[in-house]
Amino acid sequence: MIQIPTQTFKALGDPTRQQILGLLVGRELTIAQVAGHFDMTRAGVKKHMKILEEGRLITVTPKGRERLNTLNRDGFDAVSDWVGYFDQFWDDKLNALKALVEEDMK
Amino acid sequence: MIQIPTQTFKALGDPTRQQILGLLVGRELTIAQVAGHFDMTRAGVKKHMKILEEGRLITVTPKGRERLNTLNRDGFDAVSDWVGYFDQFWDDKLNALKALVEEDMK
DNA sequence: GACATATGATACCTTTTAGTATCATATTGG
DNA sequence: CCAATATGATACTAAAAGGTATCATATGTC
Repeated sequence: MIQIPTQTFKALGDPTRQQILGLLVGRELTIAQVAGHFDMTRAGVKKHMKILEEGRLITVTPKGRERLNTLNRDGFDAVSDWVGYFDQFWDDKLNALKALVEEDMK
Repeated sequence: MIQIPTQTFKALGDPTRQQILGLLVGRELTIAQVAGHFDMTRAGVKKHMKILEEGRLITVTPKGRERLNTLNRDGFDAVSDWVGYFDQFWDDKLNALKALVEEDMK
């Protein structure tokens, strides 16, 4: 069986958090910098960051009085694995359908 | 850019709905049958089914007075595409790192 | 037609969640 | 040391989500 990354999916099911991930592609930002892109208080953004971190979609690295936020591959890999499990199911179904068709053509 | 399947992720971010998807692997079930697996009213399950349908994770086929629920590949593919976009980013990062290391070895 | 069954829809309650306001803590620079 | 900055934490409010109860509608069966 496969591990279901429910917390990761939960973190992804919010447009604001999706946008935050987009901001972090290819660069590391502080919470204040992220908050600068939104019409929202820093505290509000901070909550989203916590949820993203719990979903293993970002990691936080302390650097002096700042905390640098970067994308974390773990959460993305978990989603990839999960969807891969179902990919196998689709393949099986296609194979079953194909076998049925071939059986029918005999 | 890529289309972000927020509704799909939202649908996936709930353990009950995850279980429902598991029940539907390889078979089609009515809402009543799905509800039989949970300590929950049929109306409650019905709500989850609606959210799963909105996330394009299931499709509903009327059959007489029944409605057969089956997995819908669309939502799964959307997740796959989305995670694929980030896969490309990881690859780019690895390539950049590799280039850096090789540069360093000169 | 009458009745049982499978579902849809609505109102309602309770719990989470998104967001703000506010205060406390830690670090940098003069 | 003191002030500015970057963040963490808590309490609080409003809206959304999970869930139940209840009634209405459609279909199959006798």
